[in-house]
Amino acid sequence: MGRWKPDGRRRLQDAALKLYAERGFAEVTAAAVAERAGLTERTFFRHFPDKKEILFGDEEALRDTFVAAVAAVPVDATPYEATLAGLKALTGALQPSRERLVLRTRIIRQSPELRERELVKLAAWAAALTTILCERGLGPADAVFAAETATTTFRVAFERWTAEPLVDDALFELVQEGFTAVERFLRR
Amino acid sequence: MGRWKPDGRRRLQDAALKLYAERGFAEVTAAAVAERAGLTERTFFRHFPDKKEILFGDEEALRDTFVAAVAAVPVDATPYEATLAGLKALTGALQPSRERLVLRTRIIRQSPELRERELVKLAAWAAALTTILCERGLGPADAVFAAETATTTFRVAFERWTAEPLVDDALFELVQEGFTAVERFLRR
DNA sequence: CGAGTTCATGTCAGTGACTGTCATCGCTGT
DNA sequence: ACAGCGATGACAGTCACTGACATGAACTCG
Repeated sequence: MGRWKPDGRRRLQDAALKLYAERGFAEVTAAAVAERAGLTERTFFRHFPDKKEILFGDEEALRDTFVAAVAAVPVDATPYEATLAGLKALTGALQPSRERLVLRTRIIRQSPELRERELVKLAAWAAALTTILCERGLGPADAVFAAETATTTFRVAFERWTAEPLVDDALFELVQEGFTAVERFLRR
Repeated sequence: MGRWKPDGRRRLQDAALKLYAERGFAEVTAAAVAERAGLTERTFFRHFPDKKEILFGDEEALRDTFVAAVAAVPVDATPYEATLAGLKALTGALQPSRERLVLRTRIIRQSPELRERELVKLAAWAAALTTILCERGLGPADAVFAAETATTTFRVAFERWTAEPLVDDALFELVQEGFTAVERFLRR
């Protein structure tokens, strides 16, 4: 065993989730999170660039999942089909962690600062999707609108899925309902 | 004339726009903005809750314009028609200020923090639109998807409109193109 | 006119987020 | 054994933001 207990990063994430949930994001100092994790404030900021980011540590891996799934779809599929395949993979990866995600979402909803950060994360997803759709031959402008629509729809579906009281529907179903709702809106 | 020069708030906004543009948002302290405006840091934070918000001072008035225009549409119009009327009014109000908006947008694009804030502002617009669409008889879930789609589309169109090099199209045209692009995406 | 009120601002002290820098010391490889 | 690496601690510093209180011109009311 090393000089320090292992998994400092994970311990910080767990401590943050607990403390933010108990006392609220604004009431918890970075030093308090670090202390709970048996580390110092300085180490907190070595692992995470700021107090918010600690709640979004898994985001990147999920984005890769999503992107990889879209990229795996045959090129002769439509952009919509490719996107839907990505969302299928993504929602599949999310489904088992619903409980933790609900807790995390409850924290995020209570803090405007965290909500800001969440929106930026989604914007990064949209940017990634835009790139892929372009590579698949969609025009740049169309790709942006498509990607933004897809991520926005996903976001709203995700919010419904994690809103309390919980609905029974699977996340992917909510996403599909979202797309049909958007289409209904635009047709009339 | 009062004890102080008038229009402190406006002077702060002008100073912030200039300094942020010159040196970049992160490099400018609130104290520096205040000093340029002939005021103290404390007064800066009396007018604006934080360093970012000073760039979004007119947002609320614009949102009211938008909301009022949507509300003014006869109730027998479709949600899409009502939304489009709101966007028509909004884009009309924006069109004359393009130059200033381009400068502001350039600043915002260079700072992740400011980008965060911008997205939250748009989210507030979506929430307002959701409320109105509900009042007009649209179901809650449909209203959310519709409102989010509309504001997202507007945002992307606005980004294109303020991107350099500037395009010739009017903002409202870009919004309409956006809606058709979204529809194309969803149909296939 | 004079006393009290308001209101935008100044002053000052404090907290907490974040950063730069250097020291520490188990572990790893030679 | 020795050298260097890498995660951490220690500490000082900057800056965003806040609370409390002071100031003085303008405004109000008798």
